[in-house]
Amino acid sequence: MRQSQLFTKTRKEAPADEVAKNAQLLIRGGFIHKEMAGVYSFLPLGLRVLDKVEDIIRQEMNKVGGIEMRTAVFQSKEVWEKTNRWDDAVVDNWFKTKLKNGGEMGLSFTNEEAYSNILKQYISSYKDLPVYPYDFKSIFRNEARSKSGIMRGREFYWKALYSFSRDEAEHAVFYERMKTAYQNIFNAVGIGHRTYMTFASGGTFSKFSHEFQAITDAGEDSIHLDENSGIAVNKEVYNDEVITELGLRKENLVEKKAVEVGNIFSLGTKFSAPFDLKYKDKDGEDKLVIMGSYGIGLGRLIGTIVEILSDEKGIIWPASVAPFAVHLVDLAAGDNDVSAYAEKLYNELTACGIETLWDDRDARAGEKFADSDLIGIPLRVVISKKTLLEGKVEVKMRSTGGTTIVEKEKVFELARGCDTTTATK
RNA sequence: CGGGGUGUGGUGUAACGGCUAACAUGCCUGUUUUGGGUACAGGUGACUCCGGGUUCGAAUCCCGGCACCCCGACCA
Repeated sequence: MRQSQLFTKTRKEAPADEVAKNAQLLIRGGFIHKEMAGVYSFLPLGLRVLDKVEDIIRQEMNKVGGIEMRTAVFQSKEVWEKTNRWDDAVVDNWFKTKLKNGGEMGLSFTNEEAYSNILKQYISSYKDLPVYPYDFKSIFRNEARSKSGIMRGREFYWKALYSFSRDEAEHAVFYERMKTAYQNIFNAVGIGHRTYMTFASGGTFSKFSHEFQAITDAGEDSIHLDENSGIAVNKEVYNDEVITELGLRKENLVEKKAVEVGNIFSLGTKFSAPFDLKYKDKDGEDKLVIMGSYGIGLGRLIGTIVEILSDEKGIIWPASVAPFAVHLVDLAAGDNDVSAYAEKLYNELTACGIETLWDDRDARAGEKFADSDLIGIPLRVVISKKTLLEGKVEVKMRSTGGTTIVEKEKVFELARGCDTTTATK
């Protein structure tokens, strides 16, 4: 798209009320707008990133047999009473509201109840299992304190998948596949090299759950990491017994700050029991469904990418989630030949399916370069009087910095090259 | 929810209880410049978060509220 049509503008300074780097850069670049504490709107550039991340997750979920749907934002008091989680003494950070007729409802808090309730209508035989529904949706939590920019909000957008399996063995197989799927996702969005599967507290039905922790000082969690094996233990379950059980050696573990960008959880019959979610097995016997939950907060993930992949000039988006593949910067300054050339290249790139942001604004070179660095599109292509004279174009990778003069055709090659993920473990 | 802090043009900041609330940036005009936020000139833009109080006089002091940030607690 033409940058002149983008209503957002970059800012030199971050608002005083944002301390977190992720929010500072995302606001300065015009990706997000703060509505109130813990609540952010996604602006055009931000939505493009969000959509990219969503699509990466969707592909991985579909690969393991996930089936996408969309549960309602309003949640039923009656359904939640089955697990006793409507009670304010049990869950104290609900957003609840009243109906005109006096009834109560809640705003999406989490989805175990909704899925259990829905699937109960459709699961009756072992032939109906396993099944792996998921959705992307906004979640609302009345957190006592939101913090860290978009890392911990009161409204956030997530992906949640729930697995419904016949027995523990079947569940275990799927659970392992999800571990791989999650690592694929974090590799694909460019933080795989910093993200470690971490043993965390498991709840009623399993000793451990698994978190995916991305190492960054902006993190809220502390983990003990064995860098050789790539295995980590959350501080909350860290003790001698656990270390031994996991085959780790205390002297190899280093404590790191990290952000939980995803987690997977074995639920056993915790939800199927209260919902009486059963199926008939081959012998005609009733059995409770074995469940698991698998979540990723997309805003938090984007915030983590920004925390990890940025420098003093701005964001350095991995190509896989960048709002555009190419930032076409023309330094026409009123020179019609230059702008005509830029427009032609813009049209060619667009026709090739290469997403291009064309900075066609009448602004000075310095301002355009500063904006380009801040917004962080992977490949910058500069068209100017100088490059026109040479019959070539100038390119710069945001991640590496140096500029080179290349033939125009090379841009298409480089932009395609951007499609492969560079940062993997 | 406990503790601490901060609210001033769109944004970032300044202003002893005392002149018409200042500076930078942004935005608009003009000239200039044209490869790293160009320079100059002119202009625009603020019930100083809200409500009350003290005072001859309040952005400034006091009380109440609200909002935001940080630490902690919490975090399926």
